[in-house]
Amino acid sequence: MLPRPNRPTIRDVARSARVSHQTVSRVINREDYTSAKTRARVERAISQLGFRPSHTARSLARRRTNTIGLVMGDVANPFFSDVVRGIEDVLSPAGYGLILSSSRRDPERELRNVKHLLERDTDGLILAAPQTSPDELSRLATRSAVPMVFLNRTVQGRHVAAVWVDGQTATAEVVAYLAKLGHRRIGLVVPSREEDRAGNREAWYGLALRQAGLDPKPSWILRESTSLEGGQSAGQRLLAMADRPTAVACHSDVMAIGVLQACRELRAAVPRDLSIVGWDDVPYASLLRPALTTVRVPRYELGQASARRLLALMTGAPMDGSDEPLGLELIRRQTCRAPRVIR
Amino acid sequence: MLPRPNRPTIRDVARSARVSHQTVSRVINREDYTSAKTRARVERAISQLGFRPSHTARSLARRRTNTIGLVMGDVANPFFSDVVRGIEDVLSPAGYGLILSSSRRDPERELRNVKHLLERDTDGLILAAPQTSPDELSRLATRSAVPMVFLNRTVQGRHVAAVWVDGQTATAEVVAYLAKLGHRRIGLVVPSREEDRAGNREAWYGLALRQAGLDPKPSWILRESTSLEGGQSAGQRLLAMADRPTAVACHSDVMAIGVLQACRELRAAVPRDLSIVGWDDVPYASLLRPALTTVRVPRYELGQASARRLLALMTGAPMDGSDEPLGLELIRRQTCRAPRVIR
DNA sequence: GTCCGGTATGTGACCGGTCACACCATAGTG
DNA sequence: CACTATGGTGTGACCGGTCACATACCGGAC
Repeated sequence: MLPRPNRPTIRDVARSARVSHQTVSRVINREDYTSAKTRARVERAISQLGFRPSHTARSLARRRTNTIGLVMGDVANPFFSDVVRGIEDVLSPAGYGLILSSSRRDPERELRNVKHLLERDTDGLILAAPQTSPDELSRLATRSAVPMVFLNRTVQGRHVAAVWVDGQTATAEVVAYLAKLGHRRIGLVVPSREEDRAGNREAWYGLALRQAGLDPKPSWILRESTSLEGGQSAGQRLLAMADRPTAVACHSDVMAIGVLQACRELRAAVPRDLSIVGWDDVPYASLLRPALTTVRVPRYELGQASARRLLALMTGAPMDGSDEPLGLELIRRQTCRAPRVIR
Repeated sequence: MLPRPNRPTIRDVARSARVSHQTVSRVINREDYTSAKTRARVERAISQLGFRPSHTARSLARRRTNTIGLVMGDVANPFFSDVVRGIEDVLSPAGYGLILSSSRRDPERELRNVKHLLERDTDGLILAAPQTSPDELSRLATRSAVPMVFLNRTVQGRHVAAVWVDGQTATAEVVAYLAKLGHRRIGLVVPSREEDRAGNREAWYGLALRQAGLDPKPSWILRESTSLEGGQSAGQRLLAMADRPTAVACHSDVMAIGVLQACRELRAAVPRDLSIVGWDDVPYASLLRPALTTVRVPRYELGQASARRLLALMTGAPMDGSDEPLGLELIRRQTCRAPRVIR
């Protein structure tokens, strides 16, 4: 490693200003009880030597690093990158640095990253969409006693809070919207069982259908991988059905776009022959033609909320998981309309 | 701030294993000269107490933090988020943490962030697409003696290197491609002068046209803001021209998509009536219909390269700015074809 | 004049590791 | 048998700040 010239320390400044190192410390921390004259002398010495306090030494002495760790799936994924932006926008003005780590949605890597961040003495942790089992995380959190906030995952524990999103209400809204347009046969495109442990969406969908006075039909639930190709394949299967749905709600925008592609290939017009609803509102959903009707997930706001929650936790706020979930919004664009054949 | 229970220290382990703290240090750093017996005893004590060395204390003593700082425009921008991913994929296996900071492309904020990261004793810095003047940055770099790598910006200095992309060659390739398809009237959509200080693209375009035996025509250079709306407005102006170009090269995919929208509105068929080339290859360029022909910028690879360059710099590698630029690739999709009216 | 209280500053330990070096076995060498 | 090389371990200082406390000075009250 390259040897680096030593920066001036607090004692160098003290010598130059002819005061004790403690006085310098007082000046840089803007405490009271320093005479204007001394302070001026110290400040002159500081700028003369180009002194900057060492964050590392300060962290060791104060026993806090002013650093927050973030564990997430993958920065390049629009979901996470918007979350990161929200987190940073809250943390940075509060004087906190953000250390990143990607788990690639691999539970093992995730756990390693968490442990690594704990070693780094981060003052708090945000786990976005964690894959590790809640129990394991909860144990880790309580043992290390480092405040943690979970995104879209509820966990029990003294130093733990969660920030999440109200998927159930939004699903009901989507179904109600389609029903109001006149749809009676509404399908669902969801991830295969391996990719989605929870499977909440499916339960919400059934509930929503019944609320709208409709019956869920098992064959209208299409399970595919959560990719463009998965959506495409779901679309193909759907269009080949004899009594096919006139509308589909999709697990994600990417899958919805896959369905859209399948329609294009098989010459089915959207929304005339099939109405499609996505989920996420990815940045380009509005750029597509037809522009995608979808549910907007407040990614940026989720990031902000989790950062704020963490800051609160760190100052000793109560950590019951009783926070209100953030709302989702149905964005009506061009992929939905009344079904062609009524009845 | 919440008081946190003290973690066991190296001396606690030493006491429990009945050795000196130095021996514990030797064990955790896997140095030689420790008998198997002692090592086993120490390791037992470590796992028994759940000891993890404090990164902060280690940083202070070793005078290196194993942390790299990154200053960039905005995580949520696909360009930067892909870069971050590349950086992280190199840094993380090498044992380095990454601290993020967004400048929002504001030179002042950028400079503040750089200074803040320097205070944090980062072992190196990566500045992605910096806005601050090269001189200022160069001065900062040499004064702090912290290795730095610049993305897409060349800077002089002892501890400085740069990683960039060969825009000129790619521009030539784009123009040559269009010319080969039969286009003689090729336009350019670029940012307004305020938004683009350098204006390289325009110079390259002129050069490329002459190389292809064509004459640049000033009225075919359309300056607009770098947004969807800017592109749209450029498209409208272009389609209204009497002797309009049969093809346009755009400064970015977003602007190209704006042009595409304008064509849709004004019922000009793409690529029949107008060929369009973008720049970036944003993730959804291939999802549009027609899919966008564009120049792929190796964002992920840029991130990787800058991280590798930085690691090399930190171990004392030479820092001349003589690295090869990364290549750009023309991705042929659906927005280009031969012009309808030859001649 | 003494005592008191508040302001202003200094002293030394401490945070939790690493570093340089001293020390002590034991084995090999002349 | 003394002398040295080498493996294995311990000692205390140090990294650059902060913390707890001691101290010095000053003016006002008794």
